[in-house]
Amino acid sequence: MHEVVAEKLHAHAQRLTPARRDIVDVLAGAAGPLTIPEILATRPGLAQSSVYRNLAALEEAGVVHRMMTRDEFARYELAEDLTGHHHHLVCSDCGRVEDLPASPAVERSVAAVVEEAARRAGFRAQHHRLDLVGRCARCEAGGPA
Amino acid sequence: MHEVVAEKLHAHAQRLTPARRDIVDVLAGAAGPLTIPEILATRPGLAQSSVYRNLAALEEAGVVHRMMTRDEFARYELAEDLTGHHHHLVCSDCGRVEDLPASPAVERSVAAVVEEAARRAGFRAQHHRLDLVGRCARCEAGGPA
DNA sequence: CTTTCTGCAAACGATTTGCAGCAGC
DNA sequence: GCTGCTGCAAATCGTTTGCAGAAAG
Repeated sequence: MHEVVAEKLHAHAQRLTPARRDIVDVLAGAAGPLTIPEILATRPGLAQSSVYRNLAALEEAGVVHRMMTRDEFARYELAEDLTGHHHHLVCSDCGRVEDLPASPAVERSVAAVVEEAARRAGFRAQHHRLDLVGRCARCEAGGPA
Repeated sequence: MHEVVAEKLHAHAQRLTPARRDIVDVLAGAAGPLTIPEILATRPGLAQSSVYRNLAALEEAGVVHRMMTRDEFARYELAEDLTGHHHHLVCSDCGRVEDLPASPAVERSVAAVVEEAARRAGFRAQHHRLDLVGRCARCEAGGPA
């Protein structure tokens, strides 16, 4: 895993430093995309600006992916060529995001939509995003708020 | 259309003012979600803060929906009970977002995924989002860099 | 009339950036 | 040893908010 990351970084004239290794490890161990405060909390020694800068570098190298949810913080996850394609469960109550393995049936029907988009709008799709928005088990049970 | 909007606003102790009517009209006439600068450009007389406040009010009343894309501005569109369910074509090059009608095949397979999410993770999905990310016809033709 | 809206300008907060010193390779 | 990384603190910029007057109902 770290070898792939190192390669991707080197291809963009970037180095694999301990801080970056740490960030990749934190993301790899998470059950879903994390916010910067969440990442910072696991590595108290790191400067906030370094985390922002490292995530930007990792994103440019195609190692991580930035996703914006409705709440105030950006969330980061490993790129899909490292984790595999998946969907998201987004809790509209607490904002937490959890991964969900991709479903072959969805992938098949989405492929047909991609083809129609190309035909109808000349749109060349590279990938897609499917998020289910609702309440997670914890909030459903009367958790946060 | 404006009657439905007025009802939704009144249900939240909010009024239907000319500014709000304008915003709804701009969104209704757009081919996809718009940014605040885009909305402001069509109504030069409006204060920026009023647009922000009105969109917040309209969102709380369930008239519009706020979506965050990767770029710097939030985008707004009419709620799906006014426009119908649809997907998005997101251009990774110029950032523009275009609507795409929902596909019955996708809806069917997503429904199965929703059911599995409920079973596996206790997640109660309320709705979903499907975005195709790629290059729009204009950028594909060599448009905006 | 009362409550909500509006414009203006100042405040807020997540993210970015300048700088000086340290570290990868 | 050159280049790129790091921490710190200050700047940036989309967005929010306080205030006083206008408007909706």
